[in-house]
Amino acid sequence: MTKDQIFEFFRLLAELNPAPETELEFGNVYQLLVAVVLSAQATDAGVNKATRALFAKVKTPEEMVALGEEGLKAHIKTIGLFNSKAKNVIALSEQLIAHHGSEVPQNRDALVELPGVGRKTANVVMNCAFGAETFAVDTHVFRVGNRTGLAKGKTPEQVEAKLEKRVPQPFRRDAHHWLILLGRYTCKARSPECWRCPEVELCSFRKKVLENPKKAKLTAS
DNA sequence: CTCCCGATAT
DNA sequence: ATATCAGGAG
Repeated sequence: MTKDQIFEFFRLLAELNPAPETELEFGNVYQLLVAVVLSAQATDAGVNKATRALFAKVKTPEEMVALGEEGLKAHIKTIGLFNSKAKNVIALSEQLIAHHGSEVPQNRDALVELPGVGRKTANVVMNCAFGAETFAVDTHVFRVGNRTGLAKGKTPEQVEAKLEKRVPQPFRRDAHHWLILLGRYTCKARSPECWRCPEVELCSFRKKVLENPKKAKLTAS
């Protein structure tokens, strides 16, 4: 995509959804952090279903530690990978209490030190909680970046680096949200609905879909 | 690289 | 039946 095409792409996405937000539900920054950790390889809807009851009771790291690992597991049994997530959330909460005054640190390096928090989760928290212009590359952003040609790469880090270079203002703050929503509801992994995509010009994946709707895979050549 | 791992869509 | 879902740790 050329610079002009990229600008027009985001201009249209912004027009369709002027104020995109995460679909994860939370009442404070700590709950946001927990929700994002729980959302690995799970749907936002599934996470919200579990955290609704959890977050009504637990609003602080102290309350999470008091609930305990087994108590937490009881709340998140319906979420995949719940054993390792429960262990990480308890350990993460203990670490916040011990080293960060029970607050969520406001820089990526400190966030990544927390158990269960990788670069993607840290980027989400920095953006959604603190307004940083980070580009969290999850499965959707990775797929959309590669399909459209906006940001191709073999790893999430490579895609993030290209987004960092190519996404212009005033779209940098919300760019990753638009790409996630596009990936979740339009540029879907299984049955993409290309006719709804603003990127109508020369997306190589769309061409492939039009030529052979059944055989189009993750990336176009 | 493998393992973790339930709910949902296809 | 199986692919996919706001990945991260060992």
